[in-house]
Amino acid sequence: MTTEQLNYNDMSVKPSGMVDHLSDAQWAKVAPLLTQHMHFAPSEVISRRGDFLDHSLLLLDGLIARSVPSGQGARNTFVALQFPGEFVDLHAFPLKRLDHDVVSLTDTRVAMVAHEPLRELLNGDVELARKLWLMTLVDASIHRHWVMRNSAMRALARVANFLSEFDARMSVAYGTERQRLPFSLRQTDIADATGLTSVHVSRTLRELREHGCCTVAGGKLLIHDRKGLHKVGMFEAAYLYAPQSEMAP
Amino acid sequence: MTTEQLNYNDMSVKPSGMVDHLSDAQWAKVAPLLTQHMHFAPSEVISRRGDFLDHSLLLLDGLIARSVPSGQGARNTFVALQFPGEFVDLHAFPLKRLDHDVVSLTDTRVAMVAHEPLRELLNGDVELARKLWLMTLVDASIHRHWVMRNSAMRALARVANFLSEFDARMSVAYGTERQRLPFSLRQTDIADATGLTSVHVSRTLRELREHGCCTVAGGKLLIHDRKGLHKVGMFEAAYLYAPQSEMAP
DNA sequence: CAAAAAATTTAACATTTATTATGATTTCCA
DNA sequence: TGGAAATCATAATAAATGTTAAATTTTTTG
Repeated sequence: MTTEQLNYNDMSVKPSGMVDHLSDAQWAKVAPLLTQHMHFAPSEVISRRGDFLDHSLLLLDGLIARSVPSGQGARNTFVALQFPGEFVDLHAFPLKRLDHDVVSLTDTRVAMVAHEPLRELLNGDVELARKLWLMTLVDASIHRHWVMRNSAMRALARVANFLSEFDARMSVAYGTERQRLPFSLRQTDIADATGLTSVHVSRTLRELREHGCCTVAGGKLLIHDRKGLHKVGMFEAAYLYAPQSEMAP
Repeated sequence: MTTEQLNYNDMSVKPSGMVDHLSDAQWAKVAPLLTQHMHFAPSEVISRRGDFLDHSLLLLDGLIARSVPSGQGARNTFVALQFPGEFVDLHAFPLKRLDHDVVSLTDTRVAMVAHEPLRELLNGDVELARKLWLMTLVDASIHRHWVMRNSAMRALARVANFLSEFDARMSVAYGTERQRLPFSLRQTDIADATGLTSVHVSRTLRELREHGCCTVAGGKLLIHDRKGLHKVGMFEAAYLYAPQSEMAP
């Protein structure tokens, strides 16, 4: 992990992504609180379950997992993924104590916001507070979808649905450039997120490849037939509550 | 469904349960907004996925499921259960649109709070707004636990963990009286909540019975060895963020 | 660049869970 | 209370997924 102090102007441009739920005026109020930046290499534990946090993180670049030990020792279970433009652990602002680990999956860049000045800011801006509340509730909506997906869908549909979500959220975060990004999406990550073994994920990805839907190779997701992938995964994006029409085709 | 208009005093006593996160003074501000009450018989659809809500519900008595169609037509998947003293759909206050159905599992009694006066109230009370935010985040924490449970635990531990949670939340809602409550907890409900078939739930409950952990009969959960049940289910209650020490033994 | 480490693929086999079906029991209503 | 409708229990079988292991490929690192 490396830390870096920035001055005001470095955050004057609102990152794209979920944070786009904020108006420009609202962003202008939040940005000055985000002066401290951090970098993490892949697989670093950023915060631990049980920690009491006095700050939250806005993900600027990379991929972060919220992970819990899954009882069976060795393996972890991802309860959420966060994409650029999303807050990683804003829920710790009201909740304080963390109920899961926060782990980097790739090289990541985050901006830190301390809770104390955030409290000051939100005390004076009810609308902004409600927007941040909303952003944590979008997370909750996605949690609910994950419950459904991992409880009620078979492996093929499950992985297809997961990859559809991955694609859609990448699209929100990066627009049409999402195809070119070097996101190391390993099969073990897909396994941890879908509750399958990596062996079965491998089998399932082969099936999706043979269906002509998509290929996961070199850590990149290449979609050949988005409509087909969505069909196999019964994917409907409403639960993502994406800002605007950022859901590019 | 039946509706009933109450006057101020009927809600002057704060219900027990999660709403205990509110101070008495805070409750005194919320209670006047809860004048309209409703009853539902079992299996009524209270709100539908996609609905735009202008109100939220506080559950006073009974059991409510937040449910999504699970693709496979016939069966549903529960993404959350709500117990007395919990808000059922407070997230609809910031989010507006519902991403799941709200269904009564038993006879239920709820109190309605319209969003418009709630907005007025919260505009003038930042602390109260933060408490309500917190209560929606406790829901989210429970969602994350459900993701883990239904993704990473085998049937026996999964059901044991679910029943442990059920017991703990009943305890928060009703204190030590929880054993006597006539909650119709059917095996199909356990199946919908755990992502198993009801046939497999039946097998699993037999196993838990033979272990001497607990019995589910007549819709009631009877725990013979709570410590043993928790052990089988690897249950730790921290994720429930229960108010105070309401977690009776 | 070469060696080492990590990730993927595949196969054989084991285990878990789903499916289907049927009878027993309980609950709900008329 | 008695009959209908749910719910539950159980068994036999099928399907899905996990486990283990080994070979291959890719990525990382010295």
